[in-house]
Amino acid sequence: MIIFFVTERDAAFLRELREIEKKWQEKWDRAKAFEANPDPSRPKFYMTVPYPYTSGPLHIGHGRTYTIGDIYARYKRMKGFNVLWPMAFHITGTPIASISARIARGDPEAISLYRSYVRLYVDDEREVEKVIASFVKPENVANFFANVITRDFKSLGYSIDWRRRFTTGDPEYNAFIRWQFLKLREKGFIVQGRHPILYCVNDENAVGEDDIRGGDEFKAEVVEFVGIKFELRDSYLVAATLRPETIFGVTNVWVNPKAIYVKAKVDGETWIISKQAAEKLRYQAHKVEVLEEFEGRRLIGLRCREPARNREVLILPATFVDADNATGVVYSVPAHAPYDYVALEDLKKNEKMCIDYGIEPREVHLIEPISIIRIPGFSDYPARDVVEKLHIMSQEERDKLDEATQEIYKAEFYHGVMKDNCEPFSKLPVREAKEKVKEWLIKKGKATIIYETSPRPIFCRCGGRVIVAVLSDQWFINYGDPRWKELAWKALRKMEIYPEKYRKLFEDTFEWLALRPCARRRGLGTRLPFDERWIIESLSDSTIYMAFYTIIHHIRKAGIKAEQLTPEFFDYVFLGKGDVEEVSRRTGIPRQLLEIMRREFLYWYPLDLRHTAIGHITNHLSFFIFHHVAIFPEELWPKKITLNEYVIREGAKMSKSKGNVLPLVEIPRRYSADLYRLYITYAADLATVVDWREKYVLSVLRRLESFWRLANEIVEYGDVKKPEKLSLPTKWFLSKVNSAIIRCTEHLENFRLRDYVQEAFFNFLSYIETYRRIHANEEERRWAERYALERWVKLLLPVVPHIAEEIWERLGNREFLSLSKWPEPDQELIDMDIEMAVETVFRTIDDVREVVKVMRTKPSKLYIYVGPEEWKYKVCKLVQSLGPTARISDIMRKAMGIPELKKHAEEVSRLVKAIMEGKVPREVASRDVEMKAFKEFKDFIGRELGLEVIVEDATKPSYDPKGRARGAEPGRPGIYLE
RNA sequence: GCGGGGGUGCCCGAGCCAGGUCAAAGGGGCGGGACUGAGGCUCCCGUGGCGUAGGCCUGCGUGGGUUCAAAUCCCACCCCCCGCACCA
Repeated sequence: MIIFFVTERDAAFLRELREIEKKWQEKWDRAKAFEANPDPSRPKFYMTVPYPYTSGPLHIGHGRTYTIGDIYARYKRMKGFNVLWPMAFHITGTPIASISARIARGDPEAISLYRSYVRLYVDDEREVEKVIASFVKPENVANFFANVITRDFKSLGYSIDWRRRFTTGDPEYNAFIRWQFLKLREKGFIVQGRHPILYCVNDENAVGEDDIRGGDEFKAEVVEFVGIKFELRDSYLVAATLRPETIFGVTNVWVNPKAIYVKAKVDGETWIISKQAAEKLRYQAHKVEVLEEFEGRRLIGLRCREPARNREVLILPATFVDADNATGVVYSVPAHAPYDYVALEDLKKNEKMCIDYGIEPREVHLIEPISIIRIPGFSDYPARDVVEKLHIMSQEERDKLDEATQEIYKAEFYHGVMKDNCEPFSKLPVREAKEKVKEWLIKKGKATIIYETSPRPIFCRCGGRVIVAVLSDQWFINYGDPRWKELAWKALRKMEIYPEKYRKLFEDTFEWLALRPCARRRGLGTRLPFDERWIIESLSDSTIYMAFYTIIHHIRKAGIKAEQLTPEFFDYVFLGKGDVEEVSRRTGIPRQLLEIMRREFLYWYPLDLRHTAIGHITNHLSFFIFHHVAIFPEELWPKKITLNEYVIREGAKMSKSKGNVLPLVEIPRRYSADLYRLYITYAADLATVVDWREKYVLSVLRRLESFWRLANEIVEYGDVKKPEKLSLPTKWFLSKVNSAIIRCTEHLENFRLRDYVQEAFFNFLSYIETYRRIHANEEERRWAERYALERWVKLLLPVVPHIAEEIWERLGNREFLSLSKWPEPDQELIDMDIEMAVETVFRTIDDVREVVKVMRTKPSKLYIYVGPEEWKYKVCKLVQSLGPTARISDIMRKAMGIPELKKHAEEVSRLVKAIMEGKVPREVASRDVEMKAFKEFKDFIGRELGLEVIVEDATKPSYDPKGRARGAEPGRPGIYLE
């Protein structure tokens, strides 16, 4: 499955890399290098990345997020911060419980999938089977994957403090979550109410996506119908609709003559609905008692009374009516519903059928569609328009009818307006009328909400039918509480978000966030403290757990029992509430330890950074902010969120069904941790999807190999004495090295990791390669390269920590590079004049190439006229100093104020224009440096171009047959070829 | 549909917020050259079109507009991707 073609040399390098990686991981581990403890003498930096869910192996997409986190953690550490980066595991919710149940049940699909997962980590087949057998217990699934993911993270070189590891199923964590929910309830943010859910009648329980047969291929949804009550003698015939506003256009009611209907007592009223509907309604918080059963045909020909206008309408037969859908009764709006229109036409054409059912054909013919919605682009009868357009001949043409229904539904919903016959809803857009008519009918007692699944039918993996049930006592978190929202907004406004463009999504989420069910009746997790039947749902139990990391290692070390972790305990440690003596006495936890925990919490909090994938914005990250502001005082609110996009592979989304998921565990085995880290950061910036392409990965590997070779070569030099005098190329190189340090630091400070990697690795590599090309003096070069390498490995440590540590060690260092200081630039070695002069040399070489290309004859000599008169340089500096927005007129005015320039007014104006047009570079070196650069680079230029080079002073050329010296400008010397 | 993001050269991907130095960084691919016994390694050069001197023309989804100047700002349109709640 891995297609990674490498040469023997690449393979050897990869093997070497992997060995180096293992070596350093073990060293870091042994030295507990990344365990962080409070240290008031140092600034702290507390960051987290969400704990992974342990239902299976992670893939390279997850790895991207954690790698980015690690790069930043490592950078901050080198910048002198006391960095805490902990990790834990999430086991809450239904998926793990569900997979465990499936394995216990012997579901072959689940077993084979998990076998393949386990095989990623376990070689021995017998061992694999043992592990699978253990999976009948959900906690074994969770523990297995928590353990292997821990190993994965270590083998990618993540600098995590592992002492603080826990899972959300641990009793200590449960205690923490219960405390949190008590707090939320105290504040009035928890409410109870009715809520529809997907429900398996066999398991008698709620089902999630992974419990549904085929649930990964389609999206199961709850659809809300409005059941409208048509009076039929002493009962109501309840017709279900998705479009209650069309009640004004009803002409008749349809029932399926062959289906079984019942008369039933429902909440004290007598309803006529399909037999299946009566069954389902029992689950929707209705009291249902079936009185009698009968065939649908018994209803046909009867008349009932619609509730909007009190008109009498006929009950007619239709085969398209599905007794298993909602109530099994539908009302007919032939003007606007294609099914109704076609069914009515069918019946009009079939007098015999009418007679069979005891209906006067004349009466059917008298039924005319009633137009109630005006919509541009359609006639009064949109249903007829579409039916004719699609040439639908009968109600049996379901596909076409569905398409037609869709088309009209959309058009009317978004563009339709209620006509005058719909008082009091006339002139309302359909979109609004729909809701208002529904409310109106419900208020009159003539309608009720009925839920149905979509698609239908849906089955549970256990085989049972999945229907919609209504829970009447569902617990919700009320994010809509205005007091709460106000605080959350305040936190959001103060928070840094990078990339900033995602802020809008947070704002929109905050806008619509309202009631959210927060507990379920099944799955793993923490029981609601005030209603033990419920288990707190997984997104609701992972909002402020960053606080828990700050103390869990103390709890474990001191052997404190979960029972001791009472609400008073958390109140004291996290909120500073209560008397410590009292808390100590009641919990049995020593006072001193309580104080240590309180101090440690306050040392790390607030959270400085949360990094994760953008998918979390609309739920987890928003809840994270909400819960923080609900529980903690403002000074402990989180400060910054950073986000990254996903990873695809060879241009395609990774998915189980495609079988193209690249598990994270394969990375350190088949590639290399450093290679992965480098590629995943370099391939795209945070806001862009990364494409894992073998070919590109390979090219990055080759660059890494170049670095490795080069670095080892430099290591071999040993200590080199600093030369007395530095040549220009070396000065250029040292300037580049030091300005690169500044650029890397800036990029990292701004979280531009791709730019950082580009500069620290790729550009740096090319500086050194270029330096080698332009330089000749061996001793001096060696010294400069070693100087560079000592800084370079530091710049590289965050992204490729293993190889950087290795080189660092080979350079003779004993301490961990990971714990060393980020390099400071040697400001005095930065010389922009020299950088620009060398830039000019390279640009000139390019120019010469271009000229040679268009020449007919092959030249052998190149004359370069460098350094026009001094005043021209003054003009360039002037333009540069005025900035990129300056206008020509302003520049000229300024220039004319300088006597030396005023003398050359006309030429100055020409030069300024040339600069503005980009023909002369804006940023140039001084005349002196430029001159020196060309003299010193003369041989290099000659070698590059294969020409004899003569460098002349542009102000006094000794040979200039074409007068090119006069055309020389700063940063753009004149050239002449012959 | 609603909400969000995006369309850049053969491909990937920077630039766009803060308009000019952008024919547009960096990779990849392709072509040429060097090295080599050989190379699938490494290095150099080229890669929109035209051009006997560093230039000109076209060009950053499409069509308009603002500006001395637009890949970058504004408007309209077309296309693609993501989220829409009990799945973590």
